Amino acid sequence: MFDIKAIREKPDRFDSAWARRGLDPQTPRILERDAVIRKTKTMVQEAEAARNKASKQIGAAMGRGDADEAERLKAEVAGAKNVIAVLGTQLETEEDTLNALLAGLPNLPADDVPEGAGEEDNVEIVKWGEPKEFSFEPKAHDDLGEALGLMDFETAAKMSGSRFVILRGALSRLDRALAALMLDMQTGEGFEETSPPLLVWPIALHGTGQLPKFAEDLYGTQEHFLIPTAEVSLTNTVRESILDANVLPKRLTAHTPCFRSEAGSAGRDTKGMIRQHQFNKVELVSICAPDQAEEEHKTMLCCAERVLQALKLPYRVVELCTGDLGFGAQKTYDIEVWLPSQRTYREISSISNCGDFQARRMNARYKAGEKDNRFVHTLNGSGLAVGRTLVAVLENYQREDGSITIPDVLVPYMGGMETIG
RNA sequence: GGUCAGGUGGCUGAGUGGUUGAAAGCGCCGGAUUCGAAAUCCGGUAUAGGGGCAACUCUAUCGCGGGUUCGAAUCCCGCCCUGACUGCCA
Repeated sequence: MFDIKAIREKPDRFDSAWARRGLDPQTPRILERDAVIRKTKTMVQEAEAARNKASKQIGAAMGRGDADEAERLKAEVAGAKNVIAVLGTQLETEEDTLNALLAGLPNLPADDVPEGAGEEDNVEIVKWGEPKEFSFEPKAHDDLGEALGLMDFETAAKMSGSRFVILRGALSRLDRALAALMLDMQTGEGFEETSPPLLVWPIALHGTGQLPKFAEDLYGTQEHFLIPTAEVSLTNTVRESILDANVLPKRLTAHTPCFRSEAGSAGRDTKGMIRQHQFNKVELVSICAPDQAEEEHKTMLCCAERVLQALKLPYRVVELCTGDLGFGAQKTYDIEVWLPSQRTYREISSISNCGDFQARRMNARYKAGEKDNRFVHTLNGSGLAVGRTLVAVLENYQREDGSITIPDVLVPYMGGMETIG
């Protein structure tokens, strides 16, 4: 959660940062609540002090056998308890209100994030590879996959509805091969391979920022939610802990399914595998000291880029503008891969520096020195979204007859197979 | 899932209703002693928050959340976790 002391000291800093995301000034409401809370808290604590003092005297009075004095003190305590009960309830309500308010506010954009209202204002910073010229009209990945008989939306819909798919045979293996390639590359960069829980408590999602505001994007069971990204599980590995400085940066990677309700995206990307309720992703997370975060951010971007380079898939990197930044992010790079059938670049990875936003929400700290525990900074990114990478491979490596050339780097992972179909 | 036993400060561990925020030991920090060190001795050693210019003071915290009580680490309820036994099952 935000540092209330910092808000008290420099409210303008917060309001102007939030304004860049299009929010109205928030600190007047926050500070008003904060003032009431502190005043009430002081009164409650004074009443508690009176109660504690009288209670101790009761023990002493009873020890002397002074029953009258004990009775008088009991009445005094009863009065104090009344005050505590009334003001305590009031205090609790005020605190809940403030916490709800703070929990619903997004992270502050980093100073150097470009200004903008939405996607169209993102800034392209890298372009790699040339989109291939096809001598024929390139097909969409789902047409290719269905024609090969290895991508089956219809059967998946019978058991699970829309936005689900069944991959068969070589395409299923391709999915596994891509994930294996990515894990091998990322573990080679010092990310520890991890197999975390896919079902997590609300508190974990609150820590990373999906809750309380974005509950409708999640799937849940009676007591758990399904992770929408392994960022949740990996980042929460440091929840409520104090790390030694020498273990930082702590780099983690995991290949997991991700589950998203896609509540807000009705009608978008309804065809094909671009937007599914369930998809695989290799996630990268770094837990680090504040002064390491910027460097880690760049490193993680490189780690993700290298996968596309290894696969020889054309891509570009854009820096998200203030209006397109995710809830928990201070700064984000998106990697977009070229899709020939759409003649456009589509997001395949998103790499964010969250600063101490998540660390505060989950109370994750490190020892900056003797008796100096500070919040860690957290970063996360896809390295890469496996399903979308599969889409990109199919479309970019398709041949006129509908067969697919397997990228060289994947051939060993495919057991020597060089083409599909 | 069931039954039983547990969860106390950095660690070990005492404490079953009243100056116990918590004995004792270990560890750690400072000092004395020493040429220096070991040993010994003395002192200090949790976190978060409120009030105060400050010295300082108050509140909360003995897994977490409620409750009983004038007063709870101690009693009651729920939950979480650990161990043992046990059930079902990939």
